Amino acid sequence: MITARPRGTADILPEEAAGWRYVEDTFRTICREYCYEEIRPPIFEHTELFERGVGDTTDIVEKEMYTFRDKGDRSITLRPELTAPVVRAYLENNLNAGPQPVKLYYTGPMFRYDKPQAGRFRQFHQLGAEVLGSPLPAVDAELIAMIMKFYGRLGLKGLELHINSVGCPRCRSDLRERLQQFLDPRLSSLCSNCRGRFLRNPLRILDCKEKECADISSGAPTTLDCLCPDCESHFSSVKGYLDRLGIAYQVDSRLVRGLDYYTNTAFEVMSRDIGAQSSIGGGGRYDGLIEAVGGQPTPGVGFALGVERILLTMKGQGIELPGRDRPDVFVVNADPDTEREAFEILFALRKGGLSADKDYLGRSMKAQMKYAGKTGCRFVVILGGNELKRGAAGVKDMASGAQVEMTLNELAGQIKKKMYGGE
RNA sequence: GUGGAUGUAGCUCAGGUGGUUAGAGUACCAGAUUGUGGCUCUGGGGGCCGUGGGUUCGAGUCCCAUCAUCCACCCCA
Repeated sequence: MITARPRGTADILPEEAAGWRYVEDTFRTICREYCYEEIRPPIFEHTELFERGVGDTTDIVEKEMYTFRDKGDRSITLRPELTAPVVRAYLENNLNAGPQPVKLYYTGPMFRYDKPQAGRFRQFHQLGAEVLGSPLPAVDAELIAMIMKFYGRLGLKGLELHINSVGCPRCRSDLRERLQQFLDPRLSSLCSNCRGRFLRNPLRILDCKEKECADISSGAPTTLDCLCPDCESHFSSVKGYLDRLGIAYQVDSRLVRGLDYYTNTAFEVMSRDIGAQSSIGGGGRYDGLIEAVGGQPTPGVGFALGVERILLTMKGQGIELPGRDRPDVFVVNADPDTEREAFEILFALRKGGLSADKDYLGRSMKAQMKYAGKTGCRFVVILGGNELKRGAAGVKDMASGAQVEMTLNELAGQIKKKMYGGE
């Protein structure tokens, strides 16, 4: 072998790919029901889009981006998330000039240079949605409802929905001041990481997991203590919609999203079944982002869900996923001299609307039968010299073992009747 | 980026204190069955023992380094 796959990547083999397809299809169906349309931005973007659109004090931009210079000496970055690219596409294609709001969804790979562990990869996959152009709290609630509906449809149980409001820039500068006042005398007890955050981004100290920091900040003012009347009313309105839909949540004032342009609502869904990387989806409102990327001030909300973590949770909860596809029919020919006829009949079956395969290794009849059994096919069509002369073939039901004779020109129709048509 | 555990057939794993041609189960292929899968039996192919150094008469086994995987911290999906 020349080389192994790069660290933190995975080969999704046919068996698992079926489960992926199922999860993605379920998501697409929900998106259609909620009237979100698909968008497919590129896999890579100019680096400055993420520097400005994600925030250059975030871990993503500081140390996790796959960045390189292309042959035209442009700085290019493999997308670590898709909110900023979607906003860029919205502006670049003048979607802001059409009917508002614009409701979009996406699926696909993202790239972050992290150290891999359970539920964390360097290439991972997200399902996401964004609503651009509406400031109303009902949209926040719709997105959250959509996520919970999706998880429910997959059969996931016992998930925790955490929500919080981080307010607007005015609330945050208020909080920032109060936090710094509160923390200043205790600064020496904080972890080194948080001492660094004290000036740059004190909000992040709130969700530091170090015991010392958590103890100290447990008495600190939180985002909710500093909401202005507008933000306060936005937050209670979101909660009201969720209550009305019967969606359970817990308010978590320590939930602070790492991205710089988040405003008001922040939410995260946690799974207990997949180890330390317990977040299987999250999102929030980002009314400051579009302006930061260069557009007119425009409100936005969105979420992203991790496909790998969803699949891990499903596995952990013992939820069955579809396996690989099985052929309807496998053509076995008993006599090597009739291989041409077998080939023709194979294509006739396919033309008749069945998924069909045959042996391509010139195997003995017994070996063909054995192989047919391994493909999991529902029927085997057996071609022998004697029946062929009469224009007929044997059709064996692999589950029951029962075999009947059918004329060649009605093979596909008769088999379909056996599959779908009662008897 | 920091720390811990683990690397032996495709897969799951054996291989006391270094000592001949490195084993099992399973999977794969073939035969037993001259035109019929699953069960059973028999046989067969398949190993740079993660990689590179070192110690030794001799290393799968001991030492060092390196890479990879898993797990945790950090962060997030």
